[in-house]
Amino acid sequence: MKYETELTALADYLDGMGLKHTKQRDAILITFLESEEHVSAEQLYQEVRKESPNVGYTTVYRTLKLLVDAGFAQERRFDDGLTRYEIEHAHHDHLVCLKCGKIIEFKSELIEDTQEKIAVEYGFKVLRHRHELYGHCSNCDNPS
Amino acid sequence: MKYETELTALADYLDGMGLKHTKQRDAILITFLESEEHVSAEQLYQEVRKESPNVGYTTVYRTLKLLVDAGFAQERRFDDGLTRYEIEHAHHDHLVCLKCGKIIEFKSELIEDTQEKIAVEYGFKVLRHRHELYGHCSNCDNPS
DNA sequence: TTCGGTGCAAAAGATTTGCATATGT
DNA sequence: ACATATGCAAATCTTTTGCACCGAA
Repeated sequence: MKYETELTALADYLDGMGLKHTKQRDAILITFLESEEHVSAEQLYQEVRKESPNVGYTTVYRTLKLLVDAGFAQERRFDDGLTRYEIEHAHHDHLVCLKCGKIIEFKSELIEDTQEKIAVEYGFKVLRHRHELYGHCSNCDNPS
Repeated sequence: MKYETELTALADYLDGMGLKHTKQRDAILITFLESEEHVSAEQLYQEVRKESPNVGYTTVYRTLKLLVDAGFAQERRFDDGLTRYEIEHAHHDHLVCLKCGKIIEFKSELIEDTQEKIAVEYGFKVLRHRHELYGHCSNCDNPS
């Protein structure tokens, strides 16, 4: 069965926390896993409804929070005012195209190391960070 | 007169754009210049009203956008869901304390250079970026 | 049977917009 | 005079919450 590993992990998490295992939570997790990265609650809601029209808006929001707490997903806020969720397979940052909305991931050890040094300098303990470069991607930068 | 330079610059901008020069716009600009960095529209509204109780919420929002367009201010969105405005005297990034909300500015040439190289690699033209480190500042990291 | 979960609708918080009025040019 | 700006209230948009009902353990 597809996503067996993830579904089991969710079941374990719920169990460990004394929470309940519901169809909705499974459906939302599966849809989330099948979605493109960086889904918004709205998009996810639309997707879930295709398979399970009985899932409510509220449950999507609540489950998304649960998935974040459980470590399945991370929240991201880009500059368009809504929250998006992604599975961070490995840590990375983002390049965001302001014209077409394309999101590219990048990662740099050098930057990570440097920011850690800066934090230490200020006596700061970094728990998470965000680093986004906004501009135009190669497609959008060639005006026709 | 205090802020003469800035007020003149605003007047010139308005003039050049065929826009009007109003008391409200001056009042908001002055208050903005007097505010701590990273003001939200709400905070600015409260401040302006102390001097000019006749300024409306809407005008604050609209003028803030105008100041951004004119290059007097920049918008920032941290992870608390509201938009803040600042005067970026020189480019910098931020360290944000998740406990007390303290915001420290930092700047690293090394990081700037590296991110530029990454962008080039992806054929990306960077117009702006944000780089924020979230964690605990030295005060908050020493639990009492 | 007992709690936590769900879904609706309503609330909430931030920002935007419609519109009649006021004001700069 | 004319066009833009203002300010109120209402609308919007995203996310959260109250509450009665439902369903997993």
